[in-house]
Amino acid sequence: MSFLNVVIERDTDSEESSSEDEPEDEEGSDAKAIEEVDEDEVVERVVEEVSAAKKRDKAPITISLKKVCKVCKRTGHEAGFKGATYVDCPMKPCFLCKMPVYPNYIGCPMKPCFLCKMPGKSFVVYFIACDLGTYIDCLMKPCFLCKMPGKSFVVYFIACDLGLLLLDTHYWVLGTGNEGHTTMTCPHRIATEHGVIPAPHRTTHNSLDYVFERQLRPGIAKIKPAFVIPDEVNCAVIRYHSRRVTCLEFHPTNNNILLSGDKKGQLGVWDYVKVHEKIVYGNVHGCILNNMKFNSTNDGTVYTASSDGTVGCTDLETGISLSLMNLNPGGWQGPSSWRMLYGLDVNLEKGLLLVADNFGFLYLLDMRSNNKIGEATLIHKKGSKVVGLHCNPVQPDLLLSCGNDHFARIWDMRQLQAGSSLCNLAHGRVVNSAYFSPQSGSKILTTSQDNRLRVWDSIFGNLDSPSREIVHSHDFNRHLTPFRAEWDPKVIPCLFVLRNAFTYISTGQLISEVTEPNITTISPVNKLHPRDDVLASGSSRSIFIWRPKENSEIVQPKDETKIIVCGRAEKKLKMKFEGESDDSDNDNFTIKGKNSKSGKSAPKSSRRSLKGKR
DNA sequence: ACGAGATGCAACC
DNA sequence: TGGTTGCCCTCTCG
Repeated sequence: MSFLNVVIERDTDSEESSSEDEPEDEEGSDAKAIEEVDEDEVVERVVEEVSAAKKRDKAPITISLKKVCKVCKRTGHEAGFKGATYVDCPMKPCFLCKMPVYPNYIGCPMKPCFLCKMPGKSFVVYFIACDLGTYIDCLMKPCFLCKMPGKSFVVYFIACDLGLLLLDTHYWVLGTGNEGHTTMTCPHRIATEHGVIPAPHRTTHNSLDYVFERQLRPGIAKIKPAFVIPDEVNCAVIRYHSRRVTCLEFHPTNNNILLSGDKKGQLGVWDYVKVHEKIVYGNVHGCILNNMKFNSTNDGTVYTASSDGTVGCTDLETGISLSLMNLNPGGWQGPSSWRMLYGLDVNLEKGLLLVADNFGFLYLLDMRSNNKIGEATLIHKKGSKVVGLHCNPVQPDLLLSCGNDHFARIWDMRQLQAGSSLCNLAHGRVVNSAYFSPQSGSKILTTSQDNRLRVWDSIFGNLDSPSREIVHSHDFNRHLTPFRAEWDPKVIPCLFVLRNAFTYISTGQLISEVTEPNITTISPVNKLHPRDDVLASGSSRSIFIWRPKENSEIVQPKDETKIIVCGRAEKKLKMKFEGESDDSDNDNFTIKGKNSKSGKSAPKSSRRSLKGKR
């Protein structure tokens, strides 16, 4: 059987027809795929082929009417968007857990291994005809699941209604026989342990562990015994910022003040108890405010790091920002030289402010003199972004950094130099954040773009691989503020992350999910209060304050500002408020009267409710 | 009820 | 090694 191929000769001096040069990658099965090809599709294909041929050279143009998958360009199946729903492509790895797709493949012993590239170590997969199967991975690679070297990935598949259950002693994952699984069938969507991949028990009992137990633990503050999950929206400011929120920080001494940074470089200061006392300072930075931190000895100002390449020290009363360092004194010279600041932390013991840029460098500033100390140190791969810095709360000499080179790295502040990191924690993709645990400082929690949170149980123990991996869907496209899982500063070991739902995770287990049906946007930015049972979350341009249900004091909206109250909220938060400026460049968010934009008035219900309160 | 665009990373050569 | 291309899980505006 042959395809309907149309060959168009070009009127050029090209030597010969080169259609044979093209690798013939498809086999007979494609033929079945021709059946129905509608005209539009034919036209599309013709256009594609012609332009492709133009690009290549002067070769004859071959038009073949194969129906191919939009995702992988192979025949035999169709994937991609069918109307509004996305059909998974069986050849693509699962979007959620990123487990690769293993085709039903028996490696040729004459070919190098598909995985480790070692000749002679062929990648072999056995499948039995019934629904039970065995999968044997390459022995040169650490186990794909538990990451333990030498523990080869041996899988027994048992058919069940969830797909195929994979049974082994040290992990708990589902797989689907001969082609892994797709996003729709990912076991992490339904796993009761919320995608936790338990690790083998790790106790080191080495001398460092002993030192830790003897010397450090007695100094660690008592754990707050009980904690309450703030699970109800108490108050919110809708469209507070003019661009999406990038970071949140609670005031270190004033319990009711929340600071928020946005993509435009503006800084919000909000007293969420006196709900309407809020301001957005517009002249703090020129673009994205990436991180902020208080110096708790002077809580009237906050340090901020921005993509405009400056470190700011902003007065919260006046909004006046003092620039402590500017990495782009010469102005814009093109993207290859423009420096942006991402990671930021304060080391109180040493009186240092630490910032890191998008080229892999760390800068130290003396917080008394505001002067830069020494030269910048390359702490991540040259040219890669360093997105996070965190000083160890117990050992001031320890610094944790993370960045786009897929690593989180531990450093000794006393000997900072390129390549001298104490430890490098490998990740599958970009590491969004890395934090030491707040009380003991001995654990590490990281969030990576490979859709996994990782917990390392002891910095004194084995750091070759994480103690736990938690699959959590946060690999969104670039338009969301990156997710960063954080420890609860009050309770250990508890941490949380969220998507549309809030998820508290302790020792890898899901404790609670709290949701608010009126929040229709994803909330990637979250901050737990250092003392109160309060959670602040930033979602798009809005900020929400969560409190526990039983204690919650419902704050009534006092004015027409964009405040909603949980439970009484209108069905749609996205309603347009009458008179609200549509212009997102509106800096200070004073609410205008009911003048402009008559064509875009609010829905009747919301307009009524606003009027009543004016 | 659409579509565009703002964007960052990774894969590909 | 740089330059180009493509991208599913958003959100907003027109």
